[in-house]
Amino acid sequence: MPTTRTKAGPRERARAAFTRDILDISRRQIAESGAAALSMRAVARELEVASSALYRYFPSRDALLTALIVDAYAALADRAEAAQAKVPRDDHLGRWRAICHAVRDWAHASPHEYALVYGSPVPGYAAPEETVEAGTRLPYLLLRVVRDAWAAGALREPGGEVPALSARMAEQAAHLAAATGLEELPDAVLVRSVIAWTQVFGAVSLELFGHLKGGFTDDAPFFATSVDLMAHVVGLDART
Amino acid sequence: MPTTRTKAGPRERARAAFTRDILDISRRQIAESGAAALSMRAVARELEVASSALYRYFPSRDALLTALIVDAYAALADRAEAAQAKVPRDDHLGRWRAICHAVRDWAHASPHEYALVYGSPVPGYAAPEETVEAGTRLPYLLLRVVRDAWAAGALREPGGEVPALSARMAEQAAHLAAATGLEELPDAVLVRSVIAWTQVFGAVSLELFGHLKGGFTDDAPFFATSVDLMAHVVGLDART
DNA sequence: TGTACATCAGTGAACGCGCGTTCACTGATGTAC
DNA sequence: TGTACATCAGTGAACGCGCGTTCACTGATGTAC
Repeated sequence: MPTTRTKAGPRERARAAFTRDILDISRRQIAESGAAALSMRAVARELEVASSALYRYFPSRDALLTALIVDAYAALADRAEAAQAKVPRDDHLGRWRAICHAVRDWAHASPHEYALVYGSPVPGYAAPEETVEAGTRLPYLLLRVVRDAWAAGALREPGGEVPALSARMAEQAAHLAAATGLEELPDAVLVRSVIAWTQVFGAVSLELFGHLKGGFTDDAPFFATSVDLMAHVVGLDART
Repeated sequence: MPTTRTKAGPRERARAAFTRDILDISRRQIAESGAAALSMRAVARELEVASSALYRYFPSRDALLTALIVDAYAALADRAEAAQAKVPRDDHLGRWRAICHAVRDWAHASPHEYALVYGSPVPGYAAPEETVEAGTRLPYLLLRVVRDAWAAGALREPGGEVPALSARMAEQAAHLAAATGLEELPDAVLVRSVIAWTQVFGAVSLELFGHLKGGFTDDAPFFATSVDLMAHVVGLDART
């Protein structure tokens, strides 16, 4: 007598399957020609469906883009988490490395998806809050490694030589620490962790978008070197 | 009797002026709607000219884009050079800072032009060699500061704690040093300078493309902190 | 269990738009004798 | 200095294309009694 809401009926299953198909084909098209070229009509064509049919699933192209962006963030974070999970929890440097290299690997595997989220915004598309939230998972992964290392006493203390934080910077760092539940971390460590995060994405973006061409002949060792250097700057290389 | 090639005739002057107009309006349109939306027809419309007229000046949209990219690189490098010139030559940290902040300032002043050169590639556009070359001026500015500091003995020696370069990395660093005429620089310093360069662009790109939103409430002090930290990592804060 | 009705999925034609590029052309500006 | 010719700038119409989104519609799938 109660309507079976628990087990999805065939209609709901069909709907879910078609939604997945749309996303898969969109991803494939983005992988081929980039996000700006994504078009409802092209997706419909490949699905052998009238273009108007897509509007039963996504109310507009922007909505489709949003779903793709959120998915891309999730895929990246999943990958980084999986890579990290292969390393012992107390090997903090190892976890840091695993996450950073996962970012680069994923970017190489899906360059257009990387560009979709970390490149210049798609013209005419206004990112809703939703996507901003989805993007926070990855930096939090990195911050958690640093937090764990700090909690385990495995982090070098902020060195005395390093320039001290300005008052304004320290104040903002305290804010961020409170907002993320990382109050125990020294401000300087938190700030340096975020700086390291920006370096990772700078290296990956510059490489992917062709700005490292004139530099080293192979970008992999350079990236590895930069990851280790930034880990050192954060204080992560003090072995347990 | 010799044709006046030195002084440009009125026709050549008109041609140069119109070319400049096309570029200016293109830049304005890019500033408003981004590079992907740049269209020959829209530019022609604003110039009150038949769209076919533009083809006397640029053989294709791609050619126009290339010119804009080269100009953007030049504008950025000019600005960085000018900023650097205001600082005494032997104030190496000051020069480093001036260049880095010039990058961020320019990016904020012309976000779409920044995206044009450092964001994801414009769909359907294949960057010719020309543009790659134009992009090298800025990193060389930074490397020259480090070289000068080193030559003046004002650079901290690579610290002992810092992870040593892998063999593969050292080899490639030597290559790059030779190619850029910076053989005197220690490999480790060169590599760390390039890493610092990637950090600058990572910070600017993430900020500009909205990925720092959840972090600090004001991005300026954070950027300043990161510039100083990376300068320290390179060894630039040993006062003269 | 069977029937009447409501919901939903997908269709196909249409609206209105903008794009890059080509081409034969008309005048105006420069050049050579 | 004046004339004949070549070069160049800009026109406007056209080709062929793709796009996002709407809307009235036909069937099929589900729901309530």
